[in-house]
Amino acid sequence: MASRQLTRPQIFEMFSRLAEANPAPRTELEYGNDYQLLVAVVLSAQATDVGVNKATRKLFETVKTPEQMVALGEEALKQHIKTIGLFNTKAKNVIALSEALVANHGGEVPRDRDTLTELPGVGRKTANVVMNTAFGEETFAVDTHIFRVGNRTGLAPGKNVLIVEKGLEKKVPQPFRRDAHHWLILHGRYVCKARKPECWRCVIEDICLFRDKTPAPT
DNA sequence: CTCCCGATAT
DNA sequence: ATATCAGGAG
Repeated sequence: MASRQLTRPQIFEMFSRLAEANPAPRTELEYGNDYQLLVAVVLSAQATDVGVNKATRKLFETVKTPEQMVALGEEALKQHIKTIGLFNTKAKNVIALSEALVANHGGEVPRDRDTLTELPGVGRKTANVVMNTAFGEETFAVDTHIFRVGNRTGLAPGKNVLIVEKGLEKKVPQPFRRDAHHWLILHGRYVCKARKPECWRCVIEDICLFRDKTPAPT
């Protein structure tokens, strides 16, 4: 049985308010080109954007292409990203991914979700981020924040990320589809937080179906 | 399902 | 001390 969900007018109002509060939302990952964006997103799994940026700031000064990443090598890459969780598998994946880009894609980032997903360390969520942020597609990258916000608010409930993604595709209206996933992620990160949601300063508190509204601190 | 895994907030 | 962080692969 489907849990309670927001109505279509409520959803339009929800994004209207989020858009008013942040007219030009943007990823907080730092990057200089499509390839660096792809690498940053792979590194960001189960890690904070702040932590990833701290490591990539120096890495991306010298590594701007997959060729340069392959030349750097796995062990040197590990030294750059050792402060990020899961750094062993991430280093291996980034090198393998870079080798695949050089060997099969002319060193360019593919503009196709299925092709992106074939790359080592790139799953559906990472591919959706790249499609949206690099290529402007109306994709919904359901990460931990969007999964939580989608379920709490009643915007797009679902027991796994694919169900939530399909719900968003069906329910998010124009003109909000392009930037919806950015608004949701930022809302989840700074207001609708996992541990201590700050409902007292939430702009959609009256619409949201989340029951345990946190009282404002005294 | 488990494993991967450091930094930070609580 | 534990939960969480722009997940993916075996």
